[in-house]
Amino acid sequence: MTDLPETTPDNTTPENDSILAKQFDPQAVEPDWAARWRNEPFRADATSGKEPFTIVIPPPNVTGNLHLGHALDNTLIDTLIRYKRMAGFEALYLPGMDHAGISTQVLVEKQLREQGISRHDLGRERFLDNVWEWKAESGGIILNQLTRLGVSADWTRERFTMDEGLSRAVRAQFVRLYHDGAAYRGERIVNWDVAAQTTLSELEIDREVRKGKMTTLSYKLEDASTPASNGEAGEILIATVRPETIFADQAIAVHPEDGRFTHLVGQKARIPLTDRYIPVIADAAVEMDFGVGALKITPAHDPTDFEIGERHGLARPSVIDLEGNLTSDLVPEAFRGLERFAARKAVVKALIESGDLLEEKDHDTAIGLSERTKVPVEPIISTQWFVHMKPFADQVLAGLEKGEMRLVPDRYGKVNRDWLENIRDWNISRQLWWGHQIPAWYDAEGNIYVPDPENPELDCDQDPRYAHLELRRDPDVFDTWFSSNLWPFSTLGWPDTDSEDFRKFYPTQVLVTGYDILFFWVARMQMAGYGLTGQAPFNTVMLHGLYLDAKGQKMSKSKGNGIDPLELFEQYGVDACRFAFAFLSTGGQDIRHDARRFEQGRNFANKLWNAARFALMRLGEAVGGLEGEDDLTNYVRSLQPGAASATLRSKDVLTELVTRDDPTPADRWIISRLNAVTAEVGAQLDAFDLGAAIRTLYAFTWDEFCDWYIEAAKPALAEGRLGSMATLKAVLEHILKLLHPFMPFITSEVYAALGHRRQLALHAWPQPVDALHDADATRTFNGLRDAVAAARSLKNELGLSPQDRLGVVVEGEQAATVSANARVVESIARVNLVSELEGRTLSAVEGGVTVRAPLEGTVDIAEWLGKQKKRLAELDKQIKQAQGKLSSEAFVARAPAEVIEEEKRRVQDFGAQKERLEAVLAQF
RNA sequence: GGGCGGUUAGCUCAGCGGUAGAGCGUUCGCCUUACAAGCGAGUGGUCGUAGGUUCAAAUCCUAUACCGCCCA
Repeated sequence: MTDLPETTPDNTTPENDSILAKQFDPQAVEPDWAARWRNEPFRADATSGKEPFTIVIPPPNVTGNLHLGHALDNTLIDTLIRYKRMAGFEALYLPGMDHAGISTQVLVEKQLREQGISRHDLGRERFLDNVWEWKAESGGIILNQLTRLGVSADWTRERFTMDEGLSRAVRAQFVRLYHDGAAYRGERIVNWDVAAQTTLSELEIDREVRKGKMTTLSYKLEDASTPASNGEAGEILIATVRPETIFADQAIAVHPEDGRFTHLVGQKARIPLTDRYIPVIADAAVEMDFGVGALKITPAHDPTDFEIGERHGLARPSVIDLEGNLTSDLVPEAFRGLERFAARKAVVKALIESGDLLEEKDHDTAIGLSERTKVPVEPIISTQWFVHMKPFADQVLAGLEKGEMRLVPDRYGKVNRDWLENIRDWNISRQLWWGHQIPAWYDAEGNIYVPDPENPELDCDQDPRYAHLELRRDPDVFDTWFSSNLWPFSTLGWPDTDSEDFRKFYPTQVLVTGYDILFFWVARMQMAGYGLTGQAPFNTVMLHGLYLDAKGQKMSKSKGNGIDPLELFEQYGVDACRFAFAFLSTGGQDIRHDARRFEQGRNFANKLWNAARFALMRLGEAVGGLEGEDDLTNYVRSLQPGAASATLRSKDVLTELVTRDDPTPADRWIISRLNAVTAEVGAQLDAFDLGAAIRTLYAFTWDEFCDWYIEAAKPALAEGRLGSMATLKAVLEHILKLLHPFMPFITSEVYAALGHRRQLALHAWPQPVDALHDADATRTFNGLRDAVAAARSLKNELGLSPQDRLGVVVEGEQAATVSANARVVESIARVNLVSELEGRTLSAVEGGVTVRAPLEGTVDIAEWLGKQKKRLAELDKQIKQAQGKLSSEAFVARAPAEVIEEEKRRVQDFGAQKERLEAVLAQF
């Protein structure tokens, strides 16, 4: 052991500085590793012979900041990637961002507005220059934040949806869809953001239930003598939540099977406040129970009405303009020019005055708010580009049916299918400047020109064939999803399907994301994958839950209940956070924030750190000098001649360790357990059950390795027994490897401190070896554990402090085993094993041993007896239960043999314990 | 209205057919030279309710209550 001081001065290397620190200090080790992984990225080799394992990151918005969803997501991705890389795969973790059309544009416009400039002042080109400038200066903060998480991404392959290559992909997609007839221009209802002046995708809309009014209006029938239906004779009542749109009404709809109205179908009724008449029509989409059973149909202002209107050939006049004001000749002058909500009030007032409004009652209305501008979305009718999705959805459904993609957990498969089965056409145009401008041109007559698939990059206004025409390019851009749907392959070179990356890494293996974007992003990638590359873009979709606040509510900016992952990193260390994320992610369940989990992670990191400290102290120079010749190096090397210890495959070392030089029971036991844990963790990772894997590792490392093995090995280590030193080192290194995908920083740091020059991430993943299973060692060591537990319990009962050495006698089935390993038990439990005791004794029964100690001091015998009797009753209950099973003919006849054996064993073990306990109690 | 998830120790959650678990909390004792972010010994649950299947049910099925999410 060198004589390094407890706390090292600042001039030593960080490694030495921190490895001797009593507490693990994440800040002291994280920045170096994070920087290293960013600056010397884990570059995936497209030319290697290794099997590929690819995950593309769900691209965060260029405007975004890291939130807990990202942190969780990327922790899971990085854990899988690091595992697979160590397991011998050509692992590619592909990072990048999307351009976030609307939010980026809104953000830059806001900055310009602060200088009193509007984007129109600048013009399109200069405005876009501004956006790119903004991106260069302050965009993409999130990727730097991700770096802190320690992700092992291949930064040389970082992509951005507005990159040249990805833009080419978007263009190729559109050109192809257009010429295949899938992309078309049409008039449809779209979601209009009145404030941002653009259409919105469903994802950009927050649904919210607000208190509104359901109004009942009377429409007078042309034939005033018509018998009553749902109101008086000569009228029909309709229910609506948007009375201000009555001026765009084209019909009144009732359900065809609603007996109240059959005689009205085909009649005409007058729109209140006007002199226009509209027909009563029958359509099955009407809900009979809703309101008063009849609805006004306004095709231009409601998606359902639009569909009904299409079925009945109704016109679609619009009375609300793009600013959200009532403007149309159809609108009586009194209301013309009013803003939609002001108009509603005015119209209601007029309807009350005219006597056409019969009722107004409270009604919870689901409304859509623009995610960006918080303004209620207005459904408007507009000419836009759409993609006909049904054929693509069908391909995905067929792929899912064939099992080409699997969802984890699989219950999401149903959600995935349901959505694909009810797919709607996708509005892909956005009235923005920031994004991929649609490569479509129009001539004076409005004919459409789109580049040829053979030469998609050639703009139509540059195409000699159209030189004689005056072509104007569509000013709109594509929805951001129209580029992020290509992400799994546009990032790998598509449309160049011969590129090295595409051939090696596509299709990707796993997609990891929250279930909340299953509809939007995942389904769109699936459709694009099948539609454009002819195959599933990923084999497995691993979905995790949402990260909720401590009260179980979704985090949102408006609620202000967000938790900043960067603060958690600082408070607990990144390894601890990654530990918590993995630990908390089970079965796609939502995650409620719980600081205690992060503390657990921090404590665990500290525990591991201190175990390593202990190992370094004990191994001393033997480890510090691995470069040179020393006892341990020689010893380990002797296990496999010709190999440097640092590069020895750990399983070979383990095998050697248990077969030579008479290993201690503790050595044999920990190696057997380690081997079982290796198999278990591998299986859990392969099943994408990262939560189970980290739990297994946590329990093994803390409870078995630290609390039992290290304690048991202390005597052997103290006397410099090389076999135990080598076992300690080998098991610790093995644990570091298993933990590395979850906690890369601390494991890398400790591994380096153990004398390894090559970073841990590049070492091979441990494989279990059947031959290392050692039931005998387990039995022996359990005997020692029982003796220790009994002795400790006794000492507590006797009110002794831990350092008091107590003389005890060990009896029972395992007594011989215990005597043979007396030193271990004496060391851990701090007792002296003696062969006989004088006077009265107090005993503790545990598993296969009874431990007796002199009855001295202040023991509350009555309380002690009570406890023992409770135990006796518990044993008795267990025995009776097992006996009951064994005496049941049905059980013996039908239960599997090993279950029957197990019950027999229990009767025996518990019986023996019971006997010993009774013998003890007989003395009192 | 349709679909999904949850209901297990005081709290937050694992377990999902064969002896009820973890972390935190709580009680008692310990600065036992790896670790007080720690060590040891305890305490604590008829696994929402009611039926059913099974040799065996927290675990599978049915119904039901309550909480939450998604879709319409």
